[in-house]
Amino acid sequence: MPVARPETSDARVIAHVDMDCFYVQVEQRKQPELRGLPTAVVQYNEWQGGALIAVSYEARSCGVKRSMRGEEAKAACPEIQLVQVPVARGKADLNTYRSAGSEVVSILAQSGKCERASIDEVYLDLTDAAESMLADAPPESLESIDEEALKSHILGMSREDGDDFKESVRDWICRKDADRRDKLLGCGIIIVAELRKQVLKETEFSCSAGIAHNKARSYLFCMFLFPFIASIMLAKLASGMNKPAQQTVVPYSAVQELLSSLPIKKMKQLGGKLGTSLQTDLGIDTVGDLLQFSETKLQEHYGINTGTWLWNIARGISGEEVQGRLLPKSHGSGKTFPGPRALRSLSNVQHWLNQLSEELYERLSSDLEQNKRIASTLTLHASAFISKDSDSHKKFPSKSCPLRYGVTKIQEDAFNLFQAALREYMGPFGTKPQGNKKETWRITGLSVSASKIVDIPSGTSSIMRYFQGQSTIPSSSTSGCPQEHVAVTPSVSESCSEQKSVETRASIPEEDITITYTSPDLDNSYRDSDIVLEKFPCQDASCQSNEAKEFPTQSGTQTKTIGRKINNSKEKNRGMPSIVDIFKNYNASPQARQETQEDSTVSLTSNRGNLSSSTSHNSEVNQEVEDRRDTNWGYKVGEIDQSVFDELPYEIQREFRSFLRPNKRPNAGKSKSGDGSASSSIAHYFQPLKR
DNA sequence: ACGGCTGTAACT
DNA sequence: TAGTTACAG
Repeated sequence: MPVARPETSDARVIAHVDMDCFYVQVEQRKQPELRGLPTAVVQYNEWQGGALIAVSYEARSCGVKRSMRGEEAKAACPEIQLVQVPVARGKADLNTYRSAGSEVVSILAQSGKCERASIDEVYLDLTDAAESMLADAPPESLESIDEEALKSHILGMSREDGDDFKESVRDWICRKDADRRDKLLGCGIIIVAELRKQVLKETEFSCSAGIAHNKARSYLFCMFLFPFIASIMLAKLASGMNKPAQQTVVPYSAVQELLSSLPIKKMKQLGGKLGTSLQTDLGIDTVGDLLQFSETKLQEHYGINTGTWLWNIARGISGEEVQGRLLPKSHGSGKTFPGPRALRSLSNVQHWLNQLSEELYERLSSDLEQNKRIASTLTLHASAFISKDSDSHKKFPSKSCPLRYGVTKIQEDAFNLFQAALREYMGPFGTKPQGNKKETWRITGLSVSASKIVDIPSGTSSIMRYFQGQSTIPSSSTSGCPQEHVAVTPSVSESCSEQKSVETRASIPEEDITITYTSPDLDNSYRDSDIVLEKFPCQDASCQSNEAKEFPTQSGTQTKTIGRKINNSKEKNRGMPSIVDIFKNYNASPQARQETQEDSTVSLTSNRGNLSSSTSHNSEVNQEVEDRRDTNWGYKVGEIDQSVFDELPYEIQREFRSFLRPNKRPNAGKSKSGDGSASSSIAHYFQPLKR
């Protein structure tokens, strides 16, 4: 039954933390003598001094900009220090930055729901922490306010004299007659200042932050309605307003004005074509300009979903929440081969795919080791053109297949995927570069990525005991591979002159882990069967066979290898659960835990010191939040009938629509679809809370 | 024919 | 689902 949410749930406190010129800071920590000097991180030094990917603030003040070449930077700022990004396997290696980012996340994750937005950005939902603080130790009760907090920028607050400035910040934070939302924001200021200091102390990295809140607009049905002020966007906006090493707050009272004059392209998601279209097609230059357009009008131009979304963000409304996700959902390794460096032979492509696959596998291995997660899909992307003009700009298709753990497996599969895609790409041309025709392919970019990463049930499960390196199911020699004749035959390998390094990889032993399940009856549901993961050293010749095999399990009961085949369309659902299915089932049962703060219990390890930390203690707190939300829902949204909806006051109906965007309604082009598309139930308007 | 390398999400 | 496209840092 609908119950008004307690007041404490109305306003939330969201922070966006953004590391200052992060790669530069990482390099400066490694080489402290660079601190304070104009510095830039550059990759691929050979051509025009390489490309800048991060620029220190000292260098920026000399006019150095990202996406200058190294030589330009030298010209603009002769004393600039250029540091090269590490190179491994012939390509840029961002791992040091990744793990430096993890150091930061592991600190920030301790104070609330935390989302790793990118390698150097984090969102925090500090609502709980702010509420506790307000209840237990409100700012006005404190003897002194942190200096760092007093340096905050508060939008809408005049800051005239430098002297009185901190005083007025203090007053704002401690104001007794403040709105509850502002009080919470005041707590947020103090918490974020503290966090930033902690990050600095423990990692030596400085960062900037934006703090904003949201507010439930509907008090009536707020138990299932959360029309939020777009705090995530606002927090992000704010974090960029004062850099480096500063924090900015957006009180509710400042939102309107901030948005009204905000250039439309500064809004997240509007920095690209959509933003341009708003400008040129509708003459919209600021977010404020958007207000003049009706929802219907926007839907006519941009489709039902985007139109509604635009209408909402113009009013500061967004359903976005901080996701409790600390780990990436995919890993990828790629490289471009621009212009004259484009790859023109299969063996060269194979060489690079081998390099990329190695790196990918290395990262998959540490993900497995550190986070007990496995990826289940391997995808190959490439970009290409065809020499001698013709149809030069055709898209090179992406291809994916089940991911088999093991370097050589990934290398093999990646190469097979490539060849399958190449055939498709070339079509009538044929794939032979040696052919008489001059039309032949050139590869300008390659990447391999791993996705659909799922947790391995840890704890009581014995699975991890068997896990050391990799798992795989030998692929079928015939039907499985997209390019049968080429798939695993030694001749292809030998024909590649550049791939020697593959076999010299040392650190991770090449073994197979085969996932098997024991079941007396193969047609039974596998859910209840005993899942066993076994490893088979690859030295065993049987592993190198191309045929799916059966292995005995420890228990000796009948087992079946879970065979997965590349591009296998027909056999997929023939009683053979994929590893993903198994783990998904396993994970789903106790609690839907996939996107919850539970993720934070993984250890984030860094390459520097022992900063790996577990935040399980506070996952309970957050779990509580999740539970409250879930149980507050109280009933299945699908059970809400349209008639109930129709009886609501129009304003409320509108709020329903505006927040619960008519999601997943088929985007019938850009035409204004008839209306609710004959949805018989209000459920149509709901999206599950967590996607 | 240069911005390189990642990563997420929505759409179809 | 698999593949494409947009967006962002």
